[in-house]
Order: sequence, then C-alpha cells, then structure tokens
Amino acid sequence: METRELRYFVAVAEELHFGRAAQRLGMAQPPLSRAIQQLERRLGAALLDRTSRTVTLTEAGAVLLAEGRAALEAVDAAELRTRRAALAATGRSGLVLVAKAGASSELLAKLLDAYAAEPGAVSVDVVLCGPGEQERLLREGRADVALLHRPFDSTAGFDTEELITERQVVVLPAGHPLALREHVHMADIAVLPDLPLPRWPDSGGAYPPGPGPQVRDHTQLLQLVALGRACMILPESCRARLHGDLAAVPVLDAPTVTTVIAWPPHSRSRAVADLVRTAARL
Amino acid sequence: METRELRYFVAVAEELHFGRAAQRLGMAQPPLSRAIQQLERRLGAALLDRTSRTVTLTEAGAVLLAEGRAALEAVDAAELRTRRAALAATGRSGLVLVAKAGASSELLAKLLDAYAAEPGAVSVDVVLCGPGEQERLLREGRADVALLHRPFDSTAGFDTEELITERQVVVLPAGHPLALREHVHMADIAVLPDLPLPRWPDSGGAYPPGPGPQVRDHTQLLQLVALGRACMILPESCRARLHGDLAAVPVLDAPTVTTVIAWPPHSRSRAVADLVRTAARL
DNA sequence: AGCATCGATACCGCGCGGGTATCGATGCTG
DNA sequence: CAGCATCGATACCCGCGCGGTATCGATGCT
Repeated sequence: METRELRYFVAVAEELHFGRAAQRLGMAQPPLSRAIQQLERRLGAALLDRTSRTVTLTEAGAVLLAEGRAALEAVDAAELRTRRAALAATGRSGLVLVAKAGASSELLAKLLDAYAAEPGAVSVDVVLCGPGEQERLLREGRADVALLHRPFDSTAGFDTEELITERQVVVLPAGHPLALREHVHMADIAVLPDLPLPRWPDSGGAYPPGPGPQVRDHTQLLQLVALGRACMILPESCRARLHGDLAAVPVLDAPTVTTVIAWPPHSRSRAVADLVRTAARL
Repeated sequence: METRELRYFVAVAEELHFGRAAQRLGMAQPPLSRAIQQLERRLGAALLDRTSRTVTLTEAGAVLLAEGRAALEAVDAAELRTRRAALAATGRSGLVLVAKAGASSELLAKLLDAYAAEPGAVSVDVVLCGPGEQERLLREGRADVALLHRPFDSTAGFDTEELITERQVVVLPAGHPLALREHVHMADIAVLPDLPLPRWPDSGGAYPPGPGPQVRDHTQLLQLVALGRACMILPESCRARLHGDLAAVPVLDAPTVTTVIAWPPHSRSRAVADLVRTAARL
C-alpha cells in the first residue's frame, strides 16, 4: 500500500464525500474514485458503502481509517525527523523540548541548567503548550522530548523515565476557611458550592456540562481563583509560582502526579540520550 | 514520502550495497540509485555516503532507517488489520491471541472459558510462541491481543490492562538441599555452582557468554532441571505444570512478574474489547 | 416529471518508474 | 604500475499508470 493511496482514502473517509475529498487533495474526482476502487480491489475488502447520495464507512474502512492515520503519522514523523537530523548534522540546530505551560517549571529550569553544563550539550528550544498537545508534537516529530504528567498525559507509544512524583494541592483564595487547614480530602472540595472546579474544553473544543466556570488557559484560571470563583488542584511544585492572595493546601487522597521525561522510541539522537540521562540524575 | 521509496531506502540501508539491495527488491540497480538520489533531494538530506567501493549511513540515514522501518511496519499492519477486519465481517474469522509458550496457562484457560461464555464471543485462535515474538506479531497486525509478562516483555506502544502480579519461584531438582527451604533469596541461587541459570539465545541467535547450559526451548530446560544440571526462575503459577521430580521455592527478592493483556492502540474491534473486559474481571 | 447532485465510466495524454548499455572511480592483483 | 574487476552514476528509451475532461446513470428533492 502506498502512502498516496492511504492519504486518498483517509481524505474520503473523513469527508465521506468524493467531491470534497478530491478538492481537499487538489485533484479531480474521477481519479480519486478509481484510486479507492483499486485500493479496495487490492485489499480484497469493501472500505466504503456508497450510493449516489451517501458514503459510509464499512467495518474494514473504519479500521483502515484509524490504522492508516497512525501509519501516515509515522511516515510523516520519519520524514520530519530525518530532515531535522540532517540539519543537526550540518548546521547547529538544537533539541526541541515540549512541556505543559505552567507545570514543572522549577524542574524544567534545573534540567536545562544541568544539561547546558554537560559536555557536548546542544541548544534546547523549549516549547510550552496547552494540555494534550505535547503528545501530538512528539508523535509528529516536531519535538524531540517532552515532559509529561501521569496520569493526565498519555505516555503510550513513548519511552519514558520517571523524574519526580508529588502530591497535589488545592489552590484557594487566601481568605477561604479551608485555607487554614493542614490538609484536606477530595470530599472537602467536592462539596464547596462557592468554589467549583473549572471546566476545560475537550479535544473538540466543547465544554463538558457541569457547574464550574469555563476556562481556556492558566491565566484565566488563576484570575478566577484569585477572584474567589473557583479552586484548582495542582502538583505541589506549582506552589512556588503562586502570588500572594492564594493559599495551597495538600489534598491527601488526590492521585499523585508523576512527571516523566518522554521521547519517541527509535530515537537515535545523542542529544536526547544525554538530556534524558541528565534528567534521570536530577 | 511514498512507502515504495521507504522500502527502497531500507533495503539499501540494510544491505549497504546497491546491487544486492536491487536484487532483493527484484529490480535493476540504476533505477534504485536514482530513486535514492531523488529521495535525498526531496528530503534535502544526504542519507548515504558512497564511494565506488563502500556505502555507509549518514546520521540522517540512520534516523530514517530506524523511523522508516517503524513507519513501514505501521503501514503493513494497517493493511493486514484491514484485511482481517474485512474477513471478520463476511466470514466468521476469530481473534488471534498470542501468549508465551508455557506461561500463564491457567490464567489463559480461565480467560478463554470466561470469554467463550460471553454473549457475542467469537472463536479465539491461540498462538503460542517463543520469548520476544509476541510483541512483533502484535505490532505487525498478525495477532489481535497478547498476554505479556512485565518486566520481561516490552509493552511499549500497546494499550494494556494488568491481570495478575505474582512472585517468582526457583525450580530445583526435588532432592536438592535448597528444595526444603521455605523460601530463598537471589543470592542463595547465584552462588550455586552445580545449578547455574541457563542461557537463552538473544535476538541474533547467539548465546551470551557465561557458565550456564545453552537452551532453546522449555522442553530442553525442564529436562536439564530434572537432570540436576540447571535451575530456573519462573512465575509462581507455573508450579502447577511441573511434574514430580521438581521442587519450587519462592524467591523473595526476585522481581514480581505482572501478566498483562495487551492490544494495539486504535483497535476498533468489539471482540478485542470484550476479551479485554472479560480478562479484567477475572 | 424535471432537475440537481454525486459517484462511476470512458477515454486520453504525458510523466515517471523501470529497463539496458555504458561510463568513471576505486581498490586489488600479478 | 598496468590491467582488471567491482560498483555506483549517467544516458537513453519504453510502457504503464496517474491524473485530466467529458459524460453517464442513479437517486432524492421540488
């Protein structure tokens, strides 16, 4: 199977419309129809059920859509990583490290310092991004290494090394009654009608139903907490970055957060290996 | 990048010889040379350093070899899984479950029984194979689900569900002094000159150096233990399958073995989901 | 019934993948 | 050191296959 055929099929399977898919692919509709037929013949499997009005995926088609997307991602990643390796060999292009904005900043600083002191260290571009984007960047080959937080981020498909495990704290307005407590439990927080947990958009950009305010980034969130309209649960290390009006109280029964450094398997880069080794020694 | 180009490159990179690679690919050498040049031009990266006598990989070439192999595997797996999905839709072809020969047989029997009792269960073909082969079969799409044993088998790139964790036991000839002990430690075993741990061949088929006898399968191993020429360390559940002349003693400080059920991500099969759910309930 | 929509079919041209013949560089050998 | 064998690159050619346009046939809407 050629990647061209796969791209064609994925386009049609996503659009469920030959005309639009052809347009998206920058080609005419008839050769696209033919290519899909040919693919079906070669696979010996019907991928699409088509009438002249509707196109739907067959069971096999759904499988090929899921698997094919992953395969195309792998091919594209291979290409990108090769390009980057070539640049790294000739010019001096650095590593790209991706981390969630606002998380693990202390650890990150220590890591960057320690790695910079290593012999043979290359420059490290730090990319800070929103939740859920890191895995994509790493999988697509646009980043070389990532800091992920289990159990929130998926480490599936990556090699990882654990760095630290920490408890979580709840962040409250300084004046709140709970702020004086030595520690709290999840149940203490769940019953606070005045301080609901905020809602983040899911991958589709939609918000789950619930009482909490809708937030889209950490700035909004911090502001809401400072205003006494929400609370949030964070790894302990984030306390350092809080300003005055906020208090942090350990939550005993919240899941512990493990920060891991993750990199794609098959990574052959000495720089990545050095960085990981440095991180493991912290 | 087309899979054809990738296959060409991988062939040349593995052979490090255009002529042989062309032969392996069933084509003439000149078009192969051209294809590689074209690929290098398009990537803007030298992949191979060639003199008229030798061909070597560049840094970028090594990256593309590793990443490209993985990408090709993904493409082939996508094709195979689609074919299998199509067969499953028309005919009634069952699941393929792969497990290590001789391990977890009791668990496996329970799982198969329990799953067979589920409504909508399909037939399950069980493939027993040697160590290290299961991951390959699963990755290549030749199997739908596998029983793996951490920390021995790599679960990288798969979704998994833990089934049981067990201690390990050392298996000795029944008459051996240690056989009477309630439990032992690794140190007790390491110092036995009469009962060395056997050596398994690595992926290349070569044996690591060391004192132990060379074994290639479990039958040989059992025989050697029964003969009093070796001992072996196994998960506790394997005791059930031992015959009379052998004794099993718990090893307190050996790593615990966790049996997990693993399946490829993106799996869209209801049968796999049912089987996993059944396994998790055991 | 007429029409618009949409996938399939028919047909065509050309670009590219693959073939053969040969060159040029390099290292071995007598 | 000359001659030769090896091996990748180049030159040139052919035919298939990919992509294009024109059109058909089926289907659902008005």
